[in-house]
Amino acid sequence: MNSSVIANTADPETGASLLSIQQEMASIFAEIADLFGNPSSLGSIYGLLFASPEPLSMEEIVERLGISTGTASQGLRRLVEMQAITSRKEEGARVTRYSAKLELRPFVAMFLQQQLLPKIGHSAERVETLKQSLSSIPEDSREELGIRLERASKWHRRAKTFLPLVRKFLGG
Amino acid sequence: MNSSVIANTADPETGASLLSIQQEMASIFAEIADLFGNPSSLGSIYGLLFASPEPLSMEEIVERLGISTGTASQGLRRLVEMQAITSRKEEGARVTRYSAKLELRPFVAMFLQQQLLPKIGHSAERVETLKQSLSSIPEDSREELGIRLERASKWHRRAKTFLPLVRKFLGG
DNA sequence: TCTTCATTTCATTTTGAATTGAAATATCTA
DNA sequence: TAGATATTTCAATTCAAAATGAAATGAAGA
Repeated sequence: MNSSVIANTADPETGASLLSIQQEMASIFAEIADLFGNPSSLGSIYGLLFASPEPLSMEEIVERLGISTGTASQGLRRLVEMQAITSRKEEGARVTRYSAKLELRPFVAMFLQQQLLPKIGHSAERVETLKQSLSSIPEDSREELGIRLERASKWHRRAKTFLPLVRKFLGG
Repeated sequence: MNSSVIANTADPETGASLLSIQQEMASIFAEIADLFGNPSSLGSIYGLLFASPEPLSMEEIVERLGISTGTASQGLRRLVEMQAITSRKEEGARVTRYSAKLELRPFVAMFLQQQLLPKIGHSAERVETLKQSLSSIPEDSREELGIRLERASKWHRRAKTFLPLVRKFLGG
């Protein structure tokens, strides 16, 4: 049962062990995750797997991070959806094991494609709709307001051309 | 006292008024704000000011958005710090009035400079520190782990060269 | 100086997202 | 199929960030 015994071979000198490095990576990625508005548990899990030469089972993840099975299950699902990790069940094995994808590209692509772009797009639409309603505004503010809405449109257009560029850059 | 009466001249046809447009802009920017991890009140205030040809007082902001004075006061302070808006007290005037800066550049610059870069830098340092401790790891995982930490370093280096580029692009 | 109005501060409350944990379900193997 | 283990689900809880609002402070004019 207790499958994590192997992992904790500490150097008496520095106190560093595989486990401690994995936990530090989990913590680093947790910070990054919530920097981008993701639950930090997502980051922890990914960080742990990133620092795991061997694939890990959900049970191992739960013990090493001290999180609940619910969080682990949902987090793993999302990470697989995001294509940040892969899951594999060896034939005749009881458990599914997970490993981190080491490439950044699909990860970023997913984020831009599924998080940023749609929301930017949505707000761009709302601004366009507003431009329509301008005609019904009292004369005095109409012109200045028109200029400003146009400016907001331009921002959105820029963002929409720029984001795919980011993807390319990080992809190469 | 009631200084907002002027603003609400609705077109009987569409129902659109300056106020309604301002509120819609507030809502649009609120979404964008929290997309980037800022409190949505920041966005509301900025959006309202963006759609205000005339500078507004705090009292006017409070009534038009239906937020508390505390939120307004703190939000305005932060927006001024971020250089997203400017405050001006006309001589011999009782109140301070605020207007939106319409340029995106300083705004984005501030965000990258003060939010993203420092945090990326911090996590980059932590990864570097981890690389130091690698020597104390059991032989078998050491090499693979080294490769992975190096990869994480590379991500960070890329991000650090890339973010300033973003700034330039949006600045031009 | 005193009074009034504007603004800030900050302890408390609200709110919503993340997490928990236990029950339900799925998956294996004996 | 039964028994065991692994995984998912989801109502309830926790927790941190944001918002409130009332009291304290500041800034003007009388």
